[in-house]
Amino acid sequence: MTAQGAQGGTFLVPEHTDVTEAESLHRGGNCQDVSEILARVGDKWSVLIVMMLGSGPRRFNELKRMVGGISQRMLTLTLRGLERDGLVTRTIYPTIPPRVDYALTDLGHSLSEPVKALGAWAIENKATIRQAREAFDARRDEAQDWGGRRFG
Amino acid sequence: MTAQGAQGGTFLVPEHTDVTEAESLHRGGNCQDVSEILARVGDKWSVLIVMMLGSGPRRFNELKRMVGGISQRMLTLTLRGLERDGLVTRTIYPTIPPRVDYALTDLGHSLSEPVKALGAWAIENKATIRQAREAFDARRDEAQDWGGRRFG
DNA sequence: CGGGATCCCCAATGATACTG
DNA sequence: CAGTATCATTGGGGATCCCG
Repeated sequence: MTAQGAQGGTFLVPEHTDVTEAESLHRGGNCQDVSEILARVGDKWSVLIVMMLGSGPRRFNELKRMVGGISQRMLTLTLRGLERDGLVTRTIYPTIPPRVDYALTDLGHSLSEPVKALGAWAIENKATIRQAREAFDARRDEAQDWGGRRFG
Repeated sequence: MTAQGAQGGTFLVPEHTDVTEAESLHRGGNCQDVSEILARVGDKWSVLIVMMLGSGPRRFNELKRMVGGISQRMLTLTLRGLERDGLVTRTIYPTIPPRVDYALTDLGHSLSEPVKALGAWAIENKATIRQAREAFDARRDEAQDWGGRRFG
């Protein structure tokens, strides 16, 4: 599909149903299936925590401090979710005071690879994105000026 | 995390506070900064749309059909957000009926790489995760049984 | 220290209708 | 077709208290 002119009307969409998943990923087919998993992965907190745990096991409050800005509730819920998905293990040391260590499973580590790549991208392009946003917003404000000024 | 058994009392946690950001990324330091960017990336719809656009420019309703399940409102908002961040371009063809093409910018393409890696991981481990979830839930239900049964 | 239970609120998202 | 505007919903997520 290269030579698509401006054919305004309806166009045919091939029944993109039974493609193999492996292929559909790279071609942009029915990615709805992935969204379910990506929802977990894409979750703001999950990603951060997986990144944190990439460097080794951490304790609850240790994670809380590292993430910064997460409530204990969300930390608990997120860790539970990750545990449920088999991405982290929860090890309880029945000491006093109690101690709980969270660590990535093998699956978790395998996830941390693409996640770290994403994190690296984020850091690498942080400035660029910020600039793009400011430029976009500036353009928008400008546009509002026109609308606001009754061409006086 | 090999030795240290259950050493009951208080124990020392090294003051892991003043790491540099560059180092913190790979080691799991204070990644809060990244979360802002990751929030956009991690957004369910954004990720899917970036994946869709990875295979070339798409029209509005084309994307809507491909994503499947997204409301036109969310599609508009998501695309605006991506445009604002300099990840996609919006090209209007003043034809009748109107036509708008969305395409990844260079920045968008650079993002699509790690995103595709993540998608690949998601597909690859979809089954494993589903199993882990079922196992976890089964364990939880089991536990609830104990609570329910008054040790008959 | 780790975390369950509760209350509460607002931002994210969907549904619907209208416009160019 | 591509979007904007409005309304209704809901559940994500913070604050707080309490327990083992």
